Amino acid sequence: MSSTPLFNTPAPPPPSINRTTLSCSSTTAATNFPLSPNKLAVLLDKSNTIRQLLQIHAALLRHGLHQHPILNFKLQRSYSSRGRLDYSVALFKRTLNPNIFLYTSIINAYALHGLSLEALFIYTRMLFEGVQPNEFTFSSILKSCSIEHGKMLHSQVIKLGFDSDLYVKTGLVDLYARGGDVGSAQLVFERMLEKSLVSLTAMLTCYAKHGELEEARVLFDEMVKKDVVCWNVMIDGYAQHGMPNEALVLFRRMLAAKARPNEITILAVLSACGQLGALESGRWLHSYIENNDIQVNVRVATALLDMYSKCGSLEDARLVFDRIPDKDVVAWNSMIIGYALHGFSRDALELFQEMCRIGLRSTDITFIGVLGACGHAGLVKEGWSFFNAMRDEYDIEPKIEHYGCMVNLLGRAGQLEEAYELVKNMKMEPDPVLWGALLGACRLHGNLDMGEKIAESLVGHNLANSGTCILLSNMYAAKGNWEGVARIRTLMKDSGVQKEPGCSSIEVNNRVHEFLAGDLKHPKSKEIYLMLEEMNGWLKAHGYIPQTDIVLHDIGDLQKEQSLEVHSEKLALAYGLISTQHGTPIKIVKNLRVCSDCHAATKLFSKITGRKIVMRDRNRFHHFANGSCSCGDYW
DNA sequence: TTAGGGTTAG
Repeated sequence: MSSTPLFNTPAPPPPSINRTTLSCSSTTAATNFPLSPNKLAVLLDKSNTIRQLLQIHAALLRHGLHQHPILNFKLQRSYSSRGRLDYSVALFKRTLNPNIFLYTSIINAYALHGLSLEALFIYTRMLFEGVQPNEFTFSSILKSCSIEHGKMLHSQVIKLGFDSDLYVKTGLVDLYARGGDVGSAQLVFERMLEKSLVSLTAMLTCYAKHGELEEARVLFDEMVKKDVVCWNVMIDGYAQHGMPNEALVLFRRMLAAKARPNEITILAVLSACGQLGALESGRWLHSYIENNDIQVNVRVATALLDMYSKCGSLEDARLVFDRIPDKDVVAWNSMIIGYALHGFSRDALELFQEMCRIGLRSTDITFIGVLGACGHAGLVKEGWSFFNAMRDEYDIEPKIEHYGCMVNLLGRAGQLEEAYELVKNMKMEPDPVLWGALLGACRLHGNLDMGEKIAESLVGHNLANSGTCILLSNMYAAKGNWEGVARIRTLMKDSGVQKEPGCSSIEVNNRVHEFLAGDLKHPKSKEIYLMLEEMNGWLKAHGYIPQTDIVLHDIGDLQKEQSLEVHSEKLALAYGLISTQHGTPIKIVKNLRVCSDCHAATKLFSKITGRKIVMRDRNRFHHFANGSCSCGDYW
């Protein structure tokens, strides 16, 4: 923290004091001196710029009012609220015997800047000087401190009898919420006799932040008065915890309730649209922003471009990107990642070079995009060179995610030994996600030996997740080793590991429809299955052979075929075909990697129907057209 | 005569 020594008493007045700005009446500027303290107080409250504050500060010094408690307090508060914590601190340090107002104010200033230790330091100094804290002091200091310090403060709050104060209690709820101690937050909250909208929102935030969305929703529904903050907390809670559809539905309710969304709402809902791949809703939101005076600053614009890219419309993403006047590295990263996600690796790398050319500093996220781009195009040499440059040229230490990108890149290119070496020589402990990437590569190249070695070690270290088990099981199944498959299935059952169900979704008329394999829940199931039958007829007529070897279960070939026919991807596609106009593109989002049988079948469907089909899976986009896919069957 | 402080979303 910097503390600029500002005014050596008496401070020289700033270069030119414009007396009219200091005057209370524009006609008698010069004769108004000496200014009375209350006039100065009014001026201080009206001052908007640091320059004006400095002028008033100079006037205080000239008139011997620089120890005036109220004026000093107002000036100090104004400095820190205008972003000059340094001036604020300098003023505090030069004040003799600060009173409780000034102490609380400087504590508040430090807390607002996230400098919790400095705030605590002032607090202890205050106690040492014999100044008693009050409820205002506690509500200020609680907002930045750690849960450990907060617990000590909590006991002082009780000891000094401030625990019935609404603001202090709200601060305590927030303290425990920030520290992840939902139980304690709840305890404080439940013992509040009086609850304000803010304290209710603090508790709501606590639930929503920690993924307790059901509890949050109960509280939210009980709230009689709802402001934009609590709508935002609830919507963002859904968006951040894998429930983007709920976020979108709630946003519609918010509009119906005539609540006015702000930038925060927009950012959360755009994220939800991106997760869902809900392009229609995203577009609607874009026009809502434009028609409702919501400022398209760099944050909103980046969220928009990210939404477009995740919803499959890279053209729109690029349009938004090009219109951002003050692009920061986050905007560049989003665009680079967008290109990588769609398999436009060259564009991603060119954009990266351009970003370097204009002198913007890359971040670790930039390299996720860059290495991802190399991975999707199989650019092994380039990938290595970027990976090494991270540390050597950009001073960025590769994180486990970057190793993951490299393992993907090497693994898919068939360089399994190199990938394995890289993982073994890492300084950090590999996590199941990283092993999963390597296992995936083993499966892709049919290297059962390495796959087994990795999987067994994971199982041995209790690190096997459902993905690991499924991959290994897939490998066994592909080799017809049903005994191995059965062993894995038993292992999964015994350890309670559950397979994440594959789910595909498609947006039609602003609503997102989700399908699981073999799903019969959709109101139009009958039509969907009729369409599926027709689709199977097309496949057969084109001599398509189902990839029954990827079916996990030890069942007959016919049953295997049948299980492939009702994969979630195909159900979503069938619904898309019956519910959208002929010739329009179909966009599908899958939560896992697209299955290779569905991939092959979709290529054919794109040819037969003449439709463009865009499929986003967990890893990347596939653009199907005329019988081929943009990934070049390399994914 | 008067005058000043605190809590929730990102």
